[in-house]
Amino acid sequence: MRLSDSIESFIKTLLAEDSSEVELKRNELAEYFGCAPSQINYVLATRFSPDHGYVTESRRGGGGYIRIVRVVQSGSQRLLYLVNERIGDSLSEEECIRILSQLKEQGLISAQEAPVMASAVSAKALAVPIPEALKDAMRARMMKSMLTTIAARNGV
Amino acid sequence: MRLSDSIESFIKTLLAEDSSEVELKRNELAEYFGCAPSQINYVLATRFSPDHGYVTESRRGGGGYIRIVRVVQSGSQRLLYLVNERIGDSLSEEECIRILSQLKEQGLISAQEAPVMASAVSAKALAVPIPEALKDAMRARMMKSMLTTIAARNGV
DNA sequence: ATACTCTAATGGTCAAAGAAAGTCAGAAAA
DNA sequence: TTTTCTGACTTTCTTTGACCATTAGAGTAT
Repeated sequence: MRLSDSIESFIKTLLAEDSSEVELKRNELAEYFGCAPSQINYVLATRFSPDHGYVTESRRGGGGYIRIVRVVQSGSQRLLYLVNERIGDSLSEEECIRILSQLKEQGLISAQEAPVMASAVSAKALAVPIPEALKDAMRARMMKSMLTTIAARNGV
Repeated sequence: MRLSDSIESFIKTLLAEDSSEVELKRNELAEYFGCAPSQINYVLATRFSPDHGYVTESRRGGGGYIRIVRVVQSGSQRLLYLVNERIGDSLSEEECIRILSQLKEQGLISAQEAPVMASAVSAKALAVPIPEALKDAMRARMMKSMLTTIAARNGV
């Protein structure tokens, strides 16, 4: 795996845990990954730009830091973020359910839609004799497809 | 946490308790924080300047002291202070941004206005072949003009 | 008592050192 | 060729220390 990608996913893990904001030390992070500090700037520039839905602030000097904030998005933007960033190639039924219930809570999908979508990716619906791994891959694709449709319906 | 930040929040705690005014001994405070006395001056200069809404008076010699007073101003008064006292004949883009972000934080301009104003004075907006010094002069005039407009809209 | 001087106790200034982060051109890798 | 990575150099913010300025009060001379 490319170094930049490792750093990117490391930061995204932090962002997933710690709400939508992380603060980190450029030098520490560089040391952790055994790379040049400026590598961190490269990752920020290529993966955490406003185009990617993030803003960064930083401070130099003693006690300096870099703060990365995931930008507040419209509902559709958030759906597309999930499609493009959060959902990878594979999702378990449990993960699907968790995502759907979050979305329902946030009002991004309706109380009618949520259970429909959940049933689409349920083990029951996918009860055909293929490996589990394939089912999870299908679930990811189904979720992306459904969410993209909803985002488009609501306009970006 | 940065030493300066610790001292800043210590003083702000005192200010919150004791009305809007504190009196302290530079040397005692420095001793308490185990730092050079001049560090206190640094904190005053960078966090308790008139720009930040404070004025300080002090006295040397036996029984000397430093008094910090939080200035109460209406929003419009503060804007006019900026126009008449703080903003001179010239402002860099960075200074503009700093001022605007402070004003946004203080609720004197809205989160919608701030980026609009920032973009007006941005290097991108002013990308014409004239000397930098002239652009900075324009920025100062633009900022004064915009802030005066907002102050007038909100009433003094 | 008054005025003057000396001194200890304060606070102020500024330049230099230290501690991060940013930039950018070019090397390396894909 | 494009993307990734590095290193030298730059900029910004913090902290310190040496030296300067001011003040109250004690001591002293008139």
